[in-house]
Amino acid sequence: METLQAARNRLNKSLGALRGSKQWDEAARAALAGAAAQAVAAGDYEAAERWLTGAGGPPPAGAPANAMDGLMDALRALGDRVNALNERVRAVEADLDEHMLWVPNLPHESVPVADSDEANVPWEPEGKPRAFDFTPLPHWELGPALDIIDFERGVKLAGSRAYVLKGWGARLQRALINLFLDMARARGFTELYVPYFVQEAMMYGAGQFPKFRDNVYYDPDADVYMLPTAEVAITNLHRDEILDEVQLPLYYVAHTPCFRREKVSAGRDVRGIKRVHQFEKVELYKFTTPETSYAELESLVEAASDVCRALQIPFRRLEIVTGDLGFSASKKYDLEMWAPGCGEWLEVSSCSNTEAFQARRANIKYRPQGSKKAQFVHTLNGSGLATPRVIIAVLENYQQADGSVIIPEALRPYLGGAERIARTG
RNA sequence: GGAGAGGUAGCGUAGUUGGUCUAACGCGCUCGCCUGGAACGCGAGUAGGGUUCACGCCCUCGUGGGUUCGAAUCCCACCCUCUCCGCCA
Repeated sequence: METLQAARNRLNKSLGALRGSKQWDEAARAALAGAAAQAVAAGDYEAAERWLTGAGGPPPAGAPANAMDGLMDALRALGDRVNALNERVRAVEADLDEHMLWVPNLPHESVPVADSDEANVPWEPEGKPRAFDFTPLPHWELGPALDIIDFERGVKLAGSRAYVLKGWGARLQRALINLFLDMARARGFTELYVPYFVQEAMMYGAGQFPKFRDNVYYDPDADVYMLPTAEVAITNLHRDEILDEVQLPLYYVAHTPCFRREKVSAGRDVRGIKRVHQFEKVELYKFTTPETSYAELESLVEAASDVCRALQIPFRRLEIVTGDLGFSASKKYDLEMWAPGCGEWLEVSSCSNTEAFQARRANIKYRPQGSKKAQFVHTLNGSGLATPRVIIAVLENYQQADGSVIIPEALRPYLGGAERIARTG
């Protein structure tokens, strides 16, 4: 059984062989071509093939002089049919692909079924919320009072939801980033420095596009998109590659700024630096085999939890239900730190197993040992952690009655051993 | 940004008057012979992906279009790399 396209390809090739053949003179070639043209017209491509290769017997007599042209016409008609059919296949597949890009990932069977984020399942918090003998202030009061967060000048520079960290505020953020990176490195994550902008295909590969196109910043001149998260860059690091199973799992960590337009939530979380257009995040990322990805998810959440423990800030794990999974995740846990000033749990980390969802889009495979067939890897991502909200948690949890803030012990090595942030001038 | 040279299988390269290119050769790799064991040498094999129970078929010579019965090869656009110049932290 041979496809029409295969017949076309074969006949074109055989025509080339015939025209270059020294076995026949011109009249004989014309005669063979004429016979082949008739066979093509009759739909008997195997017979046509035999004429062209000379396997069909000697050239028949009485071929018209323009038989070669006739054969070319016949092959052109055949090619037109093939192209028309291929065009229909392409159109259907393109349409299918376009629709498939809008289909979110399937939840893992262990994910609780519910339609609202209100049903997310909180685990028992770790660390006791501190008992205050005064009323703890929210960070949007603490920051300006300490002269370490400047909202007004941030807005002057860049508009709504922009902010400036100053003095201890900026240093505190830098210390947090270094702590996060060092803890990840200690767990075997390889540190990466990646571009902060990527090409459009990478956005599709990580599952940001097409659905979240409105949420990213775009430079139309350079045709590049600013990272909404390092996850986009790291996912595509091994795009179009086939890894060896012995290489897996791969652990990566990268610190990048994250740029988000946040158009959809213009009215929410307007006070302070909880939801901003630009923030710093240390991203943990894993490429694993399908067999190990759920165990790797647990250790990923543990890696992020360890950072919370190191800072000695009360936190809890939140098991995300089906209705709040988002677009790419099969299973997701959030980590939330308690913020006594604003009186809420703040999401500081989100750890997901996307299974093969991103790998399929970015074409990332691995070859199982002893197997010839490559298959998709599983990818996992998790914040470890994101700074603005951790800054909030540090300030609000460690604030003192006199308005100063004790520096968590884990951060002191990164701040010249300083123990306290106080208003200096 | 300007000028020039390039992009071919894991790597290096050949292939431009369009057709038997189903892409040659070298290295590397795999297997075998040889060896006490190795190296050397000799012989055989070896691009990837998709699809199929399988035979097979399809796609890929940077990417996308075009011309043609037929494109690694011809035409157009774009991307990237190298050398030189310009600019620059």
